Amino acid sequence: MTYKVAKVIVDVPSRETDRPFDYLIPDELKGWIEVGSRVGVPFGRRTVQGFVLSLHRESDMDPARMKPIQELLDLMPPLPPDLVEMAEWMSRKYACSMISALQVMIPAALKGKAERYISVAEDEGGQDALSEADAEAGNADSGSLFVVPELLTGEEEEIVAYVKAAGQVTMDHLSARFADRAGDLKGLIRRGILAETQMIKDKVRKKTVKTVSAAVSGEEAERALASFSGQARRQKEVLQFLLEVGVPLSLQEVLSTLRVTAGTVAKLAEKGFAVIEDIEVFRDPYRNRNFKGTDPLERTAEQEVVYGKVTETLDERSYGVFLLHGVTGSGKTEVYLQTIERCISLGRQAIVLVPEISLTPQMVERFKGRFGGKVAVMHSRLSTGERYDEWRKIREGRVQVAIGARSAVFAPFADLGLIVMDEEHETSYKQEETPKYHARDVAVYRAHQHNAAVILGSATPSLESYHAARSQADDNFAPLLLEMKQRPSGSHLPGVNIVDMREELRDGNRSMFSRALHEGIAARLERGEQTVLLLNRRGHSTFVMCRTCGYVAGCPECDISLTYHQKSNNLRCHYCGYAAPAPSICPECNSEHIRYFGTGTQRVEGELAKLFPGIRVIRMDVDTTTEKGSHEKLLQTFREKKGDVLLGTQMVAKGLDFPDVTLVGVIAADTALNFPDFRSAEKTFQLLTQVAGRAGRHQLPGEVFIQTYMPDHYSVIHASRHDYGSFVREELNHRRALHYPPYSRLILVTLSHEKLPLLLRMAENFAGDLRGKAQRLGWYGNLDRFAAEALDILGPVASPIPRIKNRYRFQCMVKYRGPLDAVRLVRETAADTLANLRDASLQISIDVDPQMLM
DNA sequence: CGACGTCAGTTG
DNA sequence: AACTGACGTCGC
Repeated sequence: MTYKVAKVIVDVPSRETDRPFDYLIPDELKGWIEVGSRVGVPFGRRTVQGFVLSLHRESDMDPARMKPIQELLDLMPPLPPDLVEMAEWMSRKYACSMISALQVMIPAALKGKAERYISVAEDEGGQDALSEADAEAGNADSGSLFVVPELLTGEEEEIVAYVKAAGQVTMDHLSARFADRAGDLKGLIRRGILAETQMIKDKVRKKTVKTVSAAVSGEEAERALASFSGQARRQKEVLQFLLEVGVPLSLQEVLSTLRVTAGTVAKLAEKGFAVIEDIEVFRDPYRNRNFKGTDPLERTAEQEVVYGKVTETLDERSYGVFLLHGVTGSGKTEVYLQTIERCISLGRQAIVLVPEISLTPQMVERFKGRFGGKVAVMHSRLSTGERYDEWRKIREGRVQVAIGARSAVFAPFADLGLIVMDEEHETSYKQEETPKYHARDVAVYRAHQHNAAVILGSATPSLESYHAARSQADDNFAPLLLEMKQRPSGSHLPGVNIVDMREELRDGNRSMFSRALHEGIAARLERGEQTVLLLNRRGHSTFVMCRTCGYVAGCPECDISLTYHQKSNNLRCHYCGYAAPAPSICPECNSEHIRYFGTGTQRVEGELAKLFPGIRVIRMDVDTTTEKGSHEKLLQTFREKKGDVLLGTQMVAKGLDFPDVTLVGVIAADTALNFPDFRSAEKTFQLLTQVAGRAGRHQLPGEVFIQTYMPDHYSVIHASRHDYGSFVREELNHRRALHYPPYSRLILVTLSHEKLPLLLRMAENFAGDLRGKAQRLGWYGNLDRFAAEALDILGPVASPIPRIKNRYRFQCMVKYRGPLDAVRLVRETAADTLANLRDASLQISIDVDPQMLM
């Protein structure tokens, strides 16, 4: 049981250091260091943060060459062993480093960096050295350990005196204070006169609050009270109050209720009648809110079936994945709530994943209302400290339910029973930065580890999940398909009308509103009902164009047009952050006819104002929702019926539920269809289905108009009929014919470099290598043949955004099917390419199962 | 001959 | 990533 060696993954992001390093466990830390511990270790001549992968009795390595772990950073390891194990799986599956996989699992607050501290070295050694002949040599190398204080220059002495007075100072402070004498400072450290120690410092500290409580009780308390004579009346009052309350109170509270000063309480503490302590508190982002409790609703027949299947798995403690296909309004959330309730009652914990955009206060309220203080909420808008505290509630077992976006899938529960993933088709579940994981895959893996259940819920399941459920081909991911087709409210799905905008144009209507939609809005205004207008803006940007010469303002570092921001009246690149003031005349031809093709929503808003004077429009887009809480505020305003029309992009389509909305209009349904992405039909179908579900969810019947230039497109037609089944059948046929997922898997490899010709050659080399290796393995071949195993490599071709931050980009697409370890092949080939080229400026990014082909 | 810049190699 | 040590170039 006595481990001497720990294998540690160090926080150094490089290919060379992406492996465990062995460290000795010092005696005083034995028993404290565990798998998943966060430690500070000496690495080279620095101290870095690291995570313990495993513990061992001995190492293959010479013990003399091993360094000891320097410090343990948390009493409880931030990562339980199952997550450490999963990090290894993630690094294999997504071709990422171990450290990036580990780091994504814990809050940012725990990404510590070494701080350098300087103090005056103990001088006993120096005194001894006086007698040694070496000191005389005085050359910087051999005399580096011991130097006679008298040999210091005046400038050096000043620095030493400064440090001595301070005791210990950070290197940052010191080098700022003596900025002009960096050389002297460095010399003093090198010669050992000033000593350096490094310690890992966290970004955020645990928050504490001063509390007071009585230190005496019973008879002792009586005596204490009696001891107060005429004086110190205030102290007596405080003590009386503390005794009455009986529990520790925050100092602030005592001061304000009794109107006494801190000095009074301090005196009381001095006498030993009270204690003042720092007590750790959790920052609670929802502290000022009261959540009304809710009770479970009675289950409908359909809900009963789903509930039964899931709870059976929970009761048996077995692994199971369920794909819950339920139409909008079928009560999926209620099923989540009730299955979670069962999970908790079995003493286990649950994770609820929702897309970032639908993690609205209403959503949180539903869970807090049912489970109260048992819920931790992980929201991207929380501060680093708040997020850290919510995370600690989970890690310390103070809550049983975690609700949050993508990264909440890593919630470190001890006995996980259920993971719910709402809107499972959402692309935001795929992280676009390294590690490029998909929360669905991670959820399924974790459920497997814990013998837990997974519910993937959606009105429009992803083709990947649906196909997996239908074919039952994969042992690990073959969800059981469960369906809910009824709305418990008894309301019907709204009638959907497709409006052919080409016909409108032929009939002389050049407005962006069809006659039908125009009439619809007018009728709603008259009846006091509400309208939601969706502008499909995918691929549509707010660019600036000169109408005289056609000039489009583009980013000088990225090959992409700049977006116009009305608020600051400037142009910004949303890839690199470049910003420039918006021009009033065209920089190319000096024409004044340079126009901002506003967000689209702005134009629609303008047109609405023209057509319906006095109409109250609430616009939701990037311009109006950047501020914290503004999203919520706008929705609240609409809910209170202070607006007639809610106009916006994708964000108006998600999970909103307004009783008086009886009309939904989609301004341009087909902009996404022209997107160069094999998923564009699927995305369009999902969006249209979702937004159509917004209308008439309550007593009032709803109506939907979809305006399009492609009225015959199958995604538009099937969405208008609320017919998921037919859409999927047709779409799957396309996917099969073109060998796209779910009939093959993809790996997108993007190479980038500042120099285009070099990049081109390297990309060709890389693709050639990859083909060669695949051929030798017997994998390479045409996917059109019926082989169970096949792999194809497309490219290299310029990426859809050919330059970002002054780096050119080329990409290769690997398409494969069958149980090939294609990720490993790609990863190794990329490593070879980088090792052979020795060109540090080449970057190769690997995206396994990409969602965005950019 | 020393100061500075570049590059490859190492981190337990 | 950060740092070291080796080598190469440049300027006096």
